[in-house]
Amino acid sequence: MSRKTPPNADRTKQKRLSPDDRRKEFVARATEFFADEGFDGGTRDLARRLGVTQPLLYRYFPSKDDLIKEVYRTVYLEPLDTGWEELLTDRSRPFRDRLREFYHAYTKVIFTRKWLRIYLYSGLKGLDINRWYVGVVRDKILSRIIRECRHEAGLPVQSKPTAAEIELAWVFHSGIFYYGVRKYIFESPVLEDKERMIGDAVDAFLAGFEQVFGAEVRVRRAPVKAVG
Amino acid sequence: MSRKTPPNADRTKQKRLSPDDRRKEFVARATEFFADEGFDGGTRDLARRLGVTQPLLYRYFPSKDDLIKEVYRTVYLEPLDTGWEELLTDRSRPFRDRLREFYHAYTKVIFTRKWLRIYLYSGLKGLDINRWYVGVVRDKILSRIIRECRHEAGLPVQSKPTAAEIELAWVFHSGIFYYGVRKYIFESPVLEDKERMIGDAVDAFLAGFEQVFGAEVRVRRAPVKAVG
DNA sequence: TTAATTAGTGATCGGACGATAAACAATCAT
DNA sequence: ATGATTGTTTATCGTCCGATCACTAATTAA
Repeated sequence: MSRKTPPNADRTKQKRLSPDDRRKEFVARATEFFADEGFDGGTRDLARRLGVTQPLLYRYFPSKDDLIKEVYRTVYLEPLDTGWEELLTDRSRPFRDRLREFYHAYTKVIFTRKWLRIYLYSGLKGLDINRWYVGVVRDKILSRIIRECRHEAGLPVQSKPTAAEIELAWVFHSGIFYYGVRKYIFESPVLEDKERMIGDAVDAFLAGFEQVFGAEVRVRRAPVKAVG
Repeated sequence: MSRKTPPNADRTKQKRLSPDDRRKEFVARATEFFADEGFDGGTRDLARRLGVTQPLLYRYFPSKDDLIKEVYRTVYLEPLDTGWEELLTDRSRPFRDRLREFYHAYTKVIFTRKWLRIYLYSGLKGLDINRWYVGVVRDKILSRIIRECRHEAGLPVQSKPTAAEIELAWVFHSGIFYYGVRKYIFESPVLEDKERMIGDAVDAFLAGFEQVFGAEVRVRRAPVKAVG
């Protein structure tokens, strides 16, 4: 172990970045650091990874907590709002295709070690931003999906999704989500073909929704309990 | 904040427990503590919750890490092996009922703040015990479920489940699992009727499996359209 | 070139941590 | 009752952490 790595060793010949860019660089690399080490990772280790000394961090961020908040902000907010709602509700295309494409796009964003770890860390900490994110998923994604499911199944679309419908959508959504957790957090072997996984999950969900909430014309395989 | 709570205050009049029982009591309450605070919670805070002083912990456990290992052991191993495999494979009952009952029993064990938090903490730490647990779920639970699904669908049961089948089972299983995470970790509102959630998920999964892996007589292209 | 401003470092502080040693208190065997 | 044994506390050590301060090095403006 070389205890003494001279800081700034490979930056001496490098052009100085604008304060704002340097700050962003710090946030970006801090994100990776905290994803690896958890938010209890020390500022000294973080500084070493950035190639600077620890007090310098406090020139850019008032406290470690402020830095962490910026990490959350960039991780959660930046990748969002990429036209997913429009994609989901564009009825000129088959819903099945839209669902597949949406989850390909969505998982392309969140299926990284970085995103998933920070998401779970913030969840375990009980941070507000996490609850906020869960609400976004429910209102912007799952509600739309239910709407389209109803439309597909020839059910009335006007009324708000019921709690049970949303819950079934959650089970579906979480099932896909957890593929990423198993792969990137637990580092456990998964079906390598992600597209296949999503495709099968989507097909199963569509059939499942129809089975559970579909119009009552069909004869259920077995009686489903208490459908109002 | 009363900084000085006299230790052992309410235990003075209490019968002394056998060393082994006292140890077990420590482990049990330490489990709750670590579930609340994470494994970075301090030994002083832990001792305060136990109503003793911090050095006493080191009479019962050689180090904090050893204590943590025992916490893992009890949380993971104790609740297991409760005849779930037999329940799942008892073909004298409808598979749908077996699945429902299994997930009622299973979630009764793992849907606690304690269990779920410790599971996720250990997962984020990359501990072996977590990977081991994932393997158990796959081999002891999901494989059996796939077997029964095939049997239900009139498919050959002999060969091992394919990776794609296991994956679909994972999506289903994780979907239910994540209900607990949303409720007990994220403390986000969920459908209160857990039995309903499981029932719907099971029905959807059975229909979904049939749709995706059922005999190929069916045309796969379009999602299940309303019959008739 | 020089003065002012900005970027970065070395030294250090107070506090919390895990862990240890030694003293004290309660229980038990005889 | 007495001595041995076990249970518990008080005091403390060394280490690491977040944060601050005073100082030096690099860049920019005149």
